[in-house]
Amino acid sequence: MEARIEKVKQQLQSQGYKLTPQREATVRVLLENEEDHLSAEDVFMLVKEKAPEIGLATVYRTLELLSEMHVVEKMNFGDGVARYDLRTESNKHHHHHLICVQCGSMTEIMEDWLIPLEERLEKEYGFSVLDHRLDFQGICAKCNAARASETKEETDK
Amino acid sequence: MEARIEKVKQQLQSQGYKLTPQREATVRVLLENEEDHLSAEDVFMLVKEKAPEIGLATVYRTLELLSEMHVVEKMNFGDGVARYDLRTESNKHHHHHLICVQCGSMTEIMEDWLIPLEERLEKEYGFSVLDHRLDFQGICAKCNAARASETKEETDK
DNA sequence: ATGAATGCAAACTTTTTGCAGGACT
DNA sequence: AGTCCTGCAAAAAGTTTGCATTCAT
Repeated sequence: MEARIEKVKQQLQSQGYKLTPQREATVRVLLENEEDHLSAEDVFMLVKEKAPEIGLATVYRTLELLSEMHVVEKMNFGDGVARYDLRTESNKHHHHHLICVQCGSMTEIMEDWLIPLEERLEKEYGFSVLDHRLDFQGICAKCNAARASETKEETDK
Repeated sequence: MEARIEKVKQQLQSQGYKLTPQREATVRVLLENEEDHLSAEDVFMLVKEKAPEIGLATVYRTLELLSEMHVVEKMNFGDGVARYDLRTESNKHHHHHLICVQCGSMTEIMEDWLIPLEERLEKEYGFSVLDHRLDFQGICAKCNAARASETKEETDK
């Protein structure tokens, strides 16, 4: 944890930026919630617990800065707000999301199944892949099961 | 073209909605720009050419309605605006986007390279895929070429 | 005449920007 | 002293909503 903060600090300093208390608090919140996809507002509220004086604009500016430094990834799930994720060590972000259209749950698969595709893109399109994003919309196992057991009631459709 | 309008009309009517002139004009704009990913504002401006009296709110309401009917797909590319795409006949939307981080160009690949992955998801996770989205960020062939020829000047970095 | 749909304007939400004051070197 | 950074408030940008009017049955 401290090691990762230190790393961010060095990344910032290498570009002439400082790891101010506000920025550090923001990074800590992101570290402590690595599993989630926090919106700027989420981050703001969590950071406020450690640094109550912080302003929302600072959070936005920090997230944008971290985004430019590729420390976090700015994402959009179509719910009208941008969400931010700490990037993994490898600096590639091989997340696959399984988004259930029924219950809204989101599962993450870290496995990378796309390497062969990327190689094909490079060869056939001359396109050098830096990152990618793969989302699947569908019905999760739980909802599939629930659905199966409800079949009796659903005789009208 | 007329056939697809007619189909939308029937879809709307089956749910008790009408294909008003404004809605028809909106659908026509989407049909004529099927290759693009138009924002609501884009659609608004294009529709205005055919139906100058239309209001932006109507366009938003129409796009939302069409989205609910699964006639269009609402998408988010992370640029802060929602974009809308007519769905294909198959009701699946197998688009792959190659987004160049250098010049911002976006190429679309219609080919579906994900069928094997979807089968694997179904088997290993019990997740039934309804749709998916795959975006690659990277450097396109053109920028790659430009970059290669500029290497001489870039001796400072 | 009844309910659906529209245009306009106002409201709302998320994000960005301007600016004066503060902190650090 | 100079530059980067911050908080606040105002402004933008995108989208939604309320309401009176119009349209089609």
